[in-house]
Amino acid sequence: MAEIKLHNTKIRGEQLFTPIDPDNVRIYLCGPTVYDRAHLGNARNVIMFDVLFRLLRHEYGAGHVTYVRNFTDVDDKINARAAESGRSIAEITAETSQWYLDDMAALGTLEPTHMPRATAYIPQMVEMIADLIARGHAYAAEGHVLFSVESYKEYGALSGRSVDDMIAGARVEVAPYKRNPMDFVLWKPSSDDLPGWDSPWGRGRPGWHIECSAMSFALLGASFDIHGGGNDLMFPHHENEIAQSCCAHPEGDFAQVWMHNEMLQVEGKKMSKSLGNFFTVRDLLEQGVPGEVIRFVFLSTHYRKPMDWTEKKAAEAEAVLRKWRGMVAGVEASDVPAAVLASVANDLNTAGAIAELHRLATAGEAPALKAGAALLGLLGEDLGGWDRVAVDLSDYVTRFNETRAKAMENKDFSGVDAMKQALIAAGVEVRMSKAGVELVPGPGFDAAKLEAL
RNA sequence: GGCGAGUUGGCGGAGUGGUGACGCAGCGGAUUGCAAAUCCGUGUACAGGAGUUCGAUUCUCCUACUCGCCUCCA
Repeated sequence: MAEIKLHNTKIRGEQLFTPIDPDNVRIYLCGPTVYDRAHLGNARNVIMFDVLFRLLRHEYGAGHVTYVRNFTDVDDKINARAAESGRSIAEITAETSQWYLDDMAALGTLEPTHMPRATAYIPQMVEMIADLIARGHAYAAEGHVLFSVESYKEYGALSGRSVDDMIAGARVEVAPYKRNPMDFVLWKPSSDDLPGWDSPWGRGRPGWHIECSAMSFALLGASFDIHGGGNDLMFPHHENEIAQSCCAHPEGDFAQVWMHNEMLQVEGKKMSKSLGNFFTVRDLLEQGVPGEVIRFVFLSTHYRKPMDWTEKKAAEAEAVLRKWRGMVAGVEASDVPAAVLASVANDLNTAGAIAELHRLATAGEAPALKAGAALLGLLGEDLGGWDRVAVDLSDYVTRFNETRAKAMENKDFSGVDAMKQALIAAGVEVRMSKAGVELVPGPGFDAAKLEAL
């Protein structure tokens, strides 16, 4: 059994991971709000959690880990998208959810055990909100229900802020019905043209944070092991989740470990919708960047460090994966090598694990390479195929061999060189040896350019 | 202003209180008709300052810079 160490935002440091129940290790990842394609940054924590999921399954058994990732399918961004496109909300969320699943599958991520949709948990949210009011942690005002941050003395602990400090530098709009400017919405009224559900406070819809509290409680209980997301969710989203969950269920203590990944950057800037400098996972896939390459690039940087997406990294990753795939083809995986496991168990040090894979590759230990890569979700069947171009070059091999044989006799290699140049120009790797010629379609293979031969 | 993360060689990127990974690129060699691929070998780094220590890139403090959060955002 490997010793798993994880960085816990709650204590600002690493700690040994000890599950509440080794027979049922429970983890929760904040999933997407489904109104558009997932951008590349969205993939980072999904891949991070996928590695975590694989590690925990390896250690505790595949049947002993429960992974929940929600779909937030009620949100004002979705409403806005529906209004501007004239399409129905249901249509948008269904389509976007499927896109998300397709894109994440293309990156080799395993599906979570549960993928609850917020709209299927409205009664649980209403119940939790009513409970919070009953316990004096929330109040109804003008059709809204607000969480009273003053009622929870730990508010701000995760992100290291105090309510007073936040008010001092506040940029939040202060609604007149708020008792404290930092109070946040649990429930808000819906006009007739907006989605809404009946509730004790009138027809309305949930605020942003309550869905995660309600769904994690329903599926994982009042206490569970690990909760995660991007570090931009630390405040306010996770802070508010903690407040809601801990106040509604004081018998539990919500997530034991909080894991937050750093942001992905593009040209030194965070990729974000408001900056408009984002591109989607699908964009890259359509440009021909294999999902496995995207995954490899992500895993090359530790999750708690900023990572820049660059084409150069993608090209390097592709070259490495081609080489490794060539090595492990037809090879039976061994047990996961201890050094790889130790790296991954060390706060998901995937970059360190990849370094170990390089060592194994150099040493020619293909079975271990395959097993270690599998722990990272690499070199598997699911992500394969992209490195092999389905093209029959045997005619060219024959012609090349004939031309070369003549050249060997008369010492005039001009014909061979011309042919070689043409093949290289078409993206074919030409390997000549005494035994003969091998032609391998490479990254830039272009069948059209072969026509000229 | 408050809170947090980062700063390692040409590039990417781990790790460690004491002989400075690894990958890519570069250079030299083997191989080749020439190449490619492969193999062997090889150079350069720990933002700055102070402190703790026999010794710090690694621990502590300060400074600088970069990035993020504090508003929808992973």
